[in-house]
Amino acid sequence: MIDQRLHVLRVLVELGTLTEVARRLGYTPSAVSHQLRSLSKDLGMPVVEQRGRGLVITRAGQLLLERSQELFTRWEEIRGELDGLGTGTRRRQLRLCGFSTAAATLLPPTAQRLAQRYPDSRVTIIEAEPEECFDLLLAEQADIAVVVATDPLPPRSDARFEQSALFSDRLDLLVPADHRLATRSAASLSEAAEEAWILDRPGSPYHRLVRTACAAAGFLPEKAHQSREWETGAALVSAGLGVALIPRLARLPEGFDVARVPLRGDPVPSRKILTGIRSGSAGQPLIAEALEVLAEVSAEVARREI
Amino acid sequence: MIDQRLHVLRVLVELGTLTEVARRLGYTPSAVSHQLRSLSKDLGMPVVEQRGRGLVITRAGQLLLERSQELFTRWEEIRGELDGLGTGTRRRQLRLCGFSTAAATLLPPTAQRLAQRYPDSRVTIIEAEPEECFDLLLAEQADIAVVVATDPLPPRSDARFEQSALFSDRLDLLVPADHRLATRSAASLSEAAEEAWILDRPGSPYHRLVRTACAAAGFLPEKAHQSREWETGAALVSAGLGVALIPRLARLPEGFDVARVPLRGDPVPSRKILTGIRSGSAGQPLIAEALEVLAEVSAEVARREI
DNA sequence: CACAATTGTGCAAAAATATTGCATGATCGA
DNA sequence: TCGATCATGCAATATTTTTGCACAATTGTG
Repeated sequence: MIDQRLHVLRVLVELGTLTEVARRLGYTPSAVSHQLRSLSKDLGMPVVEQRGRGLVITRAGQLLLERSQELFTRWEEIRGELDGLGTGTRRRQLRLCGFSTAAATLLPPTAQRLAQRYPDSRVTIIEAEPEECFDLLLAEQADIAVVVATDPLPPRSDARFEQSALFSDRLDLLVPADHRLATRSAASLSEAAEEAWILDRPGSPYHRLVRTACAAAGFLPEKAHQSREWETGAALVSAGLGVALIPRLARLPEGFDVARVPLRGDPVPSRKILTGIRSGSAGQPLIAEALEVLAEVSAEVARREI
Repeated sequence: MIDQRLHVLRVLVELGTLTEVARRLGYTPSAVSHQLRSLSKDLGMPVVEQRGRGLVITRAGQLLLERSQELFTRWEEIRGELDGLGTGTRRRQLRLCGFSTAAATLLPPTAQRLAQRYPDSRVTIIEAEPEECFDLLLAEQADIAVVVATDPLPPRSDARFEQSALFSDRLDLLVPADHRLATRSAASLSEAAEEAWILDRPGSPYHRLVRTACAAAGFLPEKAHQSREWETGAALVSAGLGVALIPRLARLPEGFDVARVPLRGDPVPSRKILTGIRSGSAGQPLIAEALEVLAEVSAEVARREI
C-alpha cells in the first residue's frame, strides 16, 4: 500500500548495492535503477547518487526513509486491524525464517500446529543466516524471524523491527565419552578451563558467544581446533581432540562417543533466541498466533530437553 | 506515495457515487470500478458493496479509511520536510480554489505576489462552490481552499483537513441612495428591522447567515425578494424594493443607486473566511508561503475596505 | 599496470497493468 | 411501465513496468 519504490529504496539501504536488491527482490538491475530514478523524479530530488561503482543514499533519501518508516509500521498495523475484523479472507500465508537449528527444531512443530489450527493457511519455512533473516523480513519475503541474540543484528531500538525474547537456549559442555566429567550430572564451566577447546571460526558469532561465556566463568579457552558445524565439532570431541560448548537445541547425529554435560552457573551459560517481525505486524492474527505457538513450542522443547 | 486506490476510495466516500468519482478524477466508471475491486482483492475483503443502485462502503472499508488517514497526513508532512531541505526542485505547482468573491478579490493578488517571489512556480486559481472546494482538496486538484465558514463544511475536527480562520468579512447594509440611512457613516442592524429584505434563496448558506445576523440584532427580516447574485440584489435595492446585507469583500458594478452603510454592533455582523488544506500539507514551503501571503492580502484588503 | 570482476545506466523490445468503450443488468422515481 | 441513473464485465487499447543486452566507470589483483 506504500509506494513500491520506497520499499526498494529501503532494501537498497539494507543491502548496499542495486544489484543485490535486484537479486533479492527478483528484479533485474535495470528495473531497480529505473525505479530509483522514477522515485527521484517524482520527488523532484535525487534519492541516491553514484559514488565509485556503488550507490549512496542522499540526505533527502535518508530523511525520506526515516520519516516513512512510520508509514510502513502504520500500514502493518492497519493490515492487522483489518484482518482482525474477521470479515473476508485474512492473510493466509505465513513465512517463518530462522537459522539452521531453529529451522530444524522449533519451526517445523510450529508450522505443523498452525496448519492444524488454520487449515487454509500456508506456512512456509525458510532457513537462512540470522543476518539474512532481517533482510528477508524487510524484503517482505518472511514474516517472522527466529534468530540468536548474539549475532550482529539490528539494534533492539531499530524502528523497522520489533524483536522479543523467545527463550534461552542453554549451552552444554560436550566431552569425550571417557572424559572425567562425562558421567557428571552437571558441571561448572570453569571446571573445563584447562581443556583444549574446539571453537567456531574466529570472528563468528558463536565463537564470540563461547569466548564470552568462558570469560564470564573466569578463563580464556585454549583453542585447539575450529569447526563450523555441530557435527564436525562432535566428531572432533569424539576423537578426544578437545571439548566444546553446544546449545541444547542442537541435535547431534547418533554414533559419536561423546557426552553432553549440563552446565550450572549464574547466569547459566546460554544463548538467547529472539523473534523478529516487521514493526506493526504484531496485530495480524496469523502472526500473533504464530508467535504464541512459537512460544509454546519453545517452552515444550526447553522442558523436554532439560 | 500512498496507494492510489486508497485515494479513490476516499474520494468515493466523499462524493457518494462511483460515476461521480470517475468524473472528478478524470477516469471512466469502469476504471474506478476496477480499482475498487482490485483493492478489495488485495485486502482479501470487500471495501464496498452494492446497495440499491449505488455503492456503500463496508465496515472494513471504513476502518481502512479511518486508519489510513494518518498515512495521508504523514505523507504530506514528509513531502513538506523534503521540500524544506532545499536540495532539488521543490513543489512548484500551487492550486488555489475559492468561492466566487474570494476568487475575485483575494486570490488574484495572492497569486501575483507568489509569482513574483517564486518566479518558477505556477499558481492556478480555481473558482468553485465552497462545498466543492473541499472535494477538490481531497481529490488533490487544489492545494488551498478559501471558503466561508457558514457553509455546510466538514467539521473543524475532520482529520482530513486543517482549517484556519483567515479574516472576518464585515457585512454592510445596502440601501437605496435616497434611503434615510444612506448618508449615515454607520448604522446598527436593528435600525433596518422594519425594512423589506432582499435575501438569498431559503436554505442557502447566505440566507442562513443573514437570518442569523438579524436574529442576533433582535428581529426577523421580512423577505420581499430573493436574489442569488450580489448584482441582482444591488439592482433590486437600487430599484427601491428593499434593503440587503452585502459582504464588504463583494464588489458591485458601477451605476447602481445604492449606498453601503457600515454596520456596528457587538459582534459586528460579518462572515468568517477560512482557509483549508489537506492535513499535513502545511509544512510544504510553497503552501506555507501562500497561506502567509493570503493573510497579508486579506489584512490589506480589510484595511483598505474599512 | 593491465585485466578480470563488479557495479550502475540507457534504450529499444517485451511483458504486465491499467484504462477505455460499449453492452448489460439492476434499481429508482415518475 | 418507462426512462434515467448506476455499477459491472469483457475485449480492445493505452500506459507503465520490466527485461535484455551493450556499455562505461571503478576497484583490486596478480
